[in-house]
Amino acid sequence: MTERPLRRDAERNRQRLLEAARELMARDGLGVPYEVIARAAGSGMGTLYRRFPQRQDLVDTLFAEHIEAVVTLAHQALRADDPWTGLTWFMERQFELEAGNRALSELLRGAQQGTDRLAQGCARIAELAAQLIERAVGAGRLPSHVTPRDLETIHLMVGAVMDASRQHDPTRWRRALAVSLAGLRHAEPSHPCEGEQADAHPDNAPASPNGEQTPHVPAP
Amino acid sequence: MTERPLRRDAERNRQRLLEAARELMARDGLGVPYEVIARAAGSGMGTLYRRFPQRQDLVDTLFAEHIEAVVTLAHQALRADDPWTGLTWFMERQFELEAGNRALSELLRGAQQGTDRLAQGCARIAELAAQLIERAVGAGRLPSHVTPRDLETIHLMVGAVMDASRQHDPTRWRRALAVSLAGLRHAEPSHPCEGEQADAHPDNAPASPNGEQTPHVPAP
DNA sequence: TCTCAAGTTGAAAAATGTCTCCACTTCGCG
DNA sequence: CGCGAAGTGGAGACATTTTTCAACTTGAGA
Repeated sequence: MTERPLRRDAERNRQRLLEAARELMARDGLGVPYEVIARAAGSGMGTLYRRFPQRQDLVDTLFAEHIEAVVTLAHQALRADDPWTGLTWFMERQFELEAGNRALSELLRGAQQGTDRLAQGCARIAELAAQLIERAVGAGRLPSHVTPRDLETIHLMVGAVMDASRQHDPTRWRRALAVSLAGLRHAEPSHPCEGEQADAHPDNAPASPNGEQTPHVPAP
Repeated sequence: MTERPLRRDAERNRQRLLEAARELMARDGLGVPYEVIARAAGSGMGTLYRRFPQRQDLVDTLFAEHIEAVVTLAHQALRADDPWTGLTWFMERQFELEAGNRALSELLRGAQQGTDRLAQGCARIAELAAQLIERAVGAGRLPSHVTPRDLETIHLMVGAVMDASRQHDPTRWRRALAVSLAGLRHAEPSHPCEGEQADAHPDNAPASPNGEQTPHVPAP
């Protein structure tokens, strides 16, 4: 049970592997091939597999403290004087971290690459984020139909923009976040009852933007 | 130059291949393995490769008219009495189509799988969408800082939600669209000058949601 | 210094998907 | 019919990434 410490050279190799994985995953995401990581660390694949038999093990070791940092962020945000400021501050800080680390971004958006420890961290973040929302709703800074699920949705949305523009325009996500947060404050409540039946049947939708039912495609 | 028509059996096989590809790509996206498509059509891979040497050729044949349908949608939307209604109507119809067809969704979000013909179609859509925005801005139905690029951004955002929830909750994208459109009308203008310097340096960001610079992480 | 458990390595197998090739089948014209 | 061009199928070469393994190397305790 009590694991004896690694031999000194082995420990050194392990650190090199972690360092290489940290950099490569920050740049290219969780999926970097084991072979690439091992080469970058100057080791063989076998060594990497010996230390981290599952990619989960590697990811868990690397990102536990990143996730913890986001948890801390959320705690700080909950102590903000103004609930709305706390919420927006949290979102901005969180996305800034994600913008600098593609792997972290993938993890926080639910890529199931981590172990229980990371999953628990993400769950704690989700819980705290839900409190941030409820606090803002309670203070009248958000309409009452806004739910924690909306925050997950925004996370998906802004994350997608980040992915699409990380190379070309690495600050574009800020606009996406601004639009999303403004939308949260001003969105109409959703109509789950009406919506439910119409959603699956686009045929029910008006065929023209002026409301009258016109033929689908005018002859060319 | 003038291609002679296919032998009758060959033409039949070609149609079967197209039909299989249509269904599989609608469900699973543009990346369906050639082997899977061929099997589903009751043919061999060789036949599929003979008819469509590049995946582009297949995609182009399959989706030209889908893209054209979206172009038509945009034209109709431009004829709407109210510019804002035209814009929202267009977005909803477009996403309804995408919700029912994963491959179309990938194409419209810029997956470079199609040939020139499809790319031109997408360009026309982008152009018309830009006109929809400009028309709404001109009529005072959108703030003047809203640009066609914001529409692309929303496309990415709603598309990401669709991808994440196609299985579990296929109507969730509607909420994402509602929030995004509301955000468009109510977002603050972005601050490119200020923003530029702060973006790359999260260290400039307030360390606490109340503004004062507090130590990064309180000792545990 | 000697020894051997711990550690390392890269070749090879397994899995997945793309693309080619050629022996075989079949249509349809004469 | 019977023939030849058109068409077919799927095994196999190639590429990518994961995973294992047996031969080889080395740190460090006696």
